[in-house]
Amino acid sequence: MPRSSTHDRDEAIDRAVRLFWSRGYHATSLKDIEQSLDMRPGSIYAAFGSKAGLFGTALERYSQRMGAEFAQVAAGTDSPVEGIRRFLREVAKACAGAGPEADWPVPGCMLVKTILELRDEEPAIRAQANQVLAEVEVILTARLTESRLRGELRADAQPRRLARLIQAQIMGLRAFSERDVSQRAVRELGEDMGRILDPYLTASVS
Amino acid sequence: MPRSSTHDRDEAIDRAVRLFWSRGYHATSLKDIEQSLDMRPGSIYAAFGSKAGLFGTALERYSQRMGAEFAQVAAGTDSPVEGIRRFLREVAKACAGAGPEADWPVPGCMLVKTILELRDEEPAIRAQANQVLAEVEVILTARLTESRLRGELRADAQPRRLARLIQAQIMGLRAFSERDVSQRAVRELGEDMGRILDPYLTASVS
DNA sequence: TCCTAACTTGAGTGGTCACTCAATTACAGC
DNA sequence: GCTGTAATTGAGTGACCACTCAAGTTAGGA
Repeated sequence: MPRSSTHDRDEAIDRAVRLFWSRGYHATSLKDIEQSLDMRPGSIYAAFGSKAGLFGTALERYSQRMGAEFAQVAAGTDSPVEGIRRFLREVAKACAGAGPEADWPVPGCMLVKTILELRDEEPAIRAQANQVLAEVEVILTARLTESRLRGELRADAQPRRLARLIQAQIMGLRAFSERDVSQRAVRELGEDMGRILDPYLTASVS
Repeated sequence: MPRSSTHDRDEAIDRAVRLFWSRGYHATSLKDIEQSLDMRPGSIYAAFGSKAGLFGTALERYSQRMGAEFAQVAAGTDSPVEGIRRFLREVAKACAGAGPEADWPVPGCMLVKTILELRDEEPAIRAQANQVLAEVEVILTARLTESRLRGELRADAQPRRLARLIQAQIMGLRAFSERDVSQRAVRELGEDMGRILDPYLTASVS
């Protein structure tokens, strides 16, 4: 009976992620969205409800993809701390190579850009970004708690506090990479941030 | 002969700083500016040329004020490294207490917010923010070079690289503080970031 | 083959955007 | 107190904003 949709919702969301991730919420107009998703206003509103709705959907997709990237990098090693260090290196690499053709359109984290840009407006979106950042903190805390149990992390290290320090490193690394700075500087920064963990490790590991 | 101005340009700029710093470029409308500066469009354009012009003037003022805050904190000690550590603590305190009534309307750095928000638009403003961030790197590098000469910093420490690590800490601390997180967590983070410098110090200092 | 329900279209909506300018106002010097 | 000059005003500008909806299009079922 019904007519099937001609648009691939999944791909539309991916395109929206790139668009909003690079330009932010306000600087992305419906004209941009129409062009990038190759959809007309009516279809966009039928599919996503509103610009804010599409942004929320895109933010969710972004969060999933970032979570998967971390999981993939961390899966390469048994050691949680080594997993985190590798992730910092991978983030630095992605930041250094960010661009229109690359996997990451820009280095800056979309979640951070969102809470910085949408301070008083769109509280639902802001809450969503906050929620995801809180989940990241929980995941990092769990990894670090496991690391302490394994005797990798010092007994007096505080996993939650260290998790926040690491999250702030990722935020700082990605924000710094938005500066007009060399790829080398970005990669060195990722390396140096990895070493921040050293003082928290037991002598047997470092 | 002429009529004297009824507006205090200096105070108008300060108000513009708070406005743009909190809301960012796009989310601040001329209506907001008219209200906050208590000026009508004609006066605003006569004084600052355009919205972008006012933003640029505000960004310059912001940069000066931040530079002065750092200089003031650093002046309290002979040791450059201790000066940087104190500044991190002061930033954390300001972030934790940020709000409409406080000195800082929001924790996030206006320079970072600017380069994140104005990626492809307003290249002049973006360049201005980039320039200031480069100057901060230079200042930190100079302090750290001095610190190494004094025997505080290890001989194998690289001042420029360490300066970038520190700048990224400030960016990360301030971005993190935009999360819906306790004041205590922010202050602890500032403390932990200060300790990042320890491994770079000679044994005699730490 | 035709019907029909869902999807797509794009011109059009009211509203807000940054910005302008002719008229008005108010001060400094005489 | 006048006069000349510059600062201030605010209604008005075209452009663009997010968003709507009636009309057109298309695929699936009978």
